[in-house]
Amino acid sequence: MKEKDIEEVRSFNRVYTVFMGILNQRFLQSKFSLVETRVLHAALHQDGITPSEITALLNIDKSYLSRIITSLLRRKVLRKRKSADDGRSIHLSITEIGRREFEKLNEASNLQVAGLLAQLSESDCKRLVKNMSEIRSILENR
Amino acid sequence: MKEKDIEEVRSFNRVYTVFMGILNQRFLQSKFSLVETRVLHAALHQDGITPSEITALLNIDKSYLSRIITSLLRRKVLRKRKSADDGRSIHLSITEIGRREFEKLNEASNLQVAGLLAQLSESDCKRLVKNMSEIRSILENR
DNA sequence: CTAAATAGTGGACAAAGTCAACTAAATGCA
DNA sequence: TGCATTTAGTTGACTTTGTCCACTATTTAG
Repeated sequence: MKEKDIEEVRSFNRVYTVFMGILNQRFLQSKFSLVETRVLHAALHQDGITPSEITALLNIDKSYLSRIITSLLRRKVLRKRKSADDGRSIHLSITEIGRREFEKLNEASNLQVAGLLAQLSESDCKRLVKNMSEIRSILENR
Repeated sequence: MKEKDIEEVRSFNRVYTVFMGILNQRFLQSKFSLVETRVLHAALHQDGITPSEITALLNIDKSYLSRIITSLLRRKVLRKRKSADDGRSIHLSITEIGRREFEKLNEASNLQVAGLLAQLSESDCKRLVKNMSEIRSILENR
């Protein structure tokens, strides 16, 4: 039983990563890489988030994240301030420019997903979304 | 309605890519990258597959694939022969070494997925897998 | 007060991925 | 048939991503 489950998860991964174009990162040709958009998303939705919180959230290497943040700061989409309660740390916020860029990104990403969903019938689309939302709730409440 | 659907798909992506560790490619420290494993998988399950079939299957750049194939040939996990019916093309097969490597990879990957599933209750796991299998069938029969 | 742990940075690479140009073979069609 | 187009795959020349490790500055624990 467990064997079958594992097989199914892996088959799902194979199909899903191709469907979503995760294998070729440039599919959505944006100014931002996938990980960069996740960092922006985090800063937008958790204003003042610290790099170490982001590494925990996204499960990526801290030096890699440090470079990403440097680049996002240089591009003026993120802003940092030093932490009052921990002198080693910083707090990140999205800037007005970042907000606008993120909005553009959102629209492009919405279009891309809309294109994928357009390949499905109305009822399949409904089922797809229902299943995704169940999976997400399972994973979020684990 | 459609807006909501798109939002859900994108939320799902965020949660799922983190859960599966897709953001940090080295999570499973294997000799093979994610894309390389997909190429091996393709050669194993569709013996004699051509590079152009693989680019269509995985939706990746042909020059990138060409380098990947060169590397897999060098590492003796793939074998090629020239096509009889199209002189420009080649057919790929997995070698005995490749088969063994793939088997190891499989076990490592199974362990990783087992570790993820172990975080869930029995019933959540069942539901997760059920939902994935539905999604997969929707995507495969589109 | 000192040792150990933690937050973030930076050097030095290695690996991944992209883009355009190129060769050779196959195909289309006048 | 014969020449223009397409198509399959390769290669050069990069750019971008991602990793490992050492290092500084704080903070925390004992």
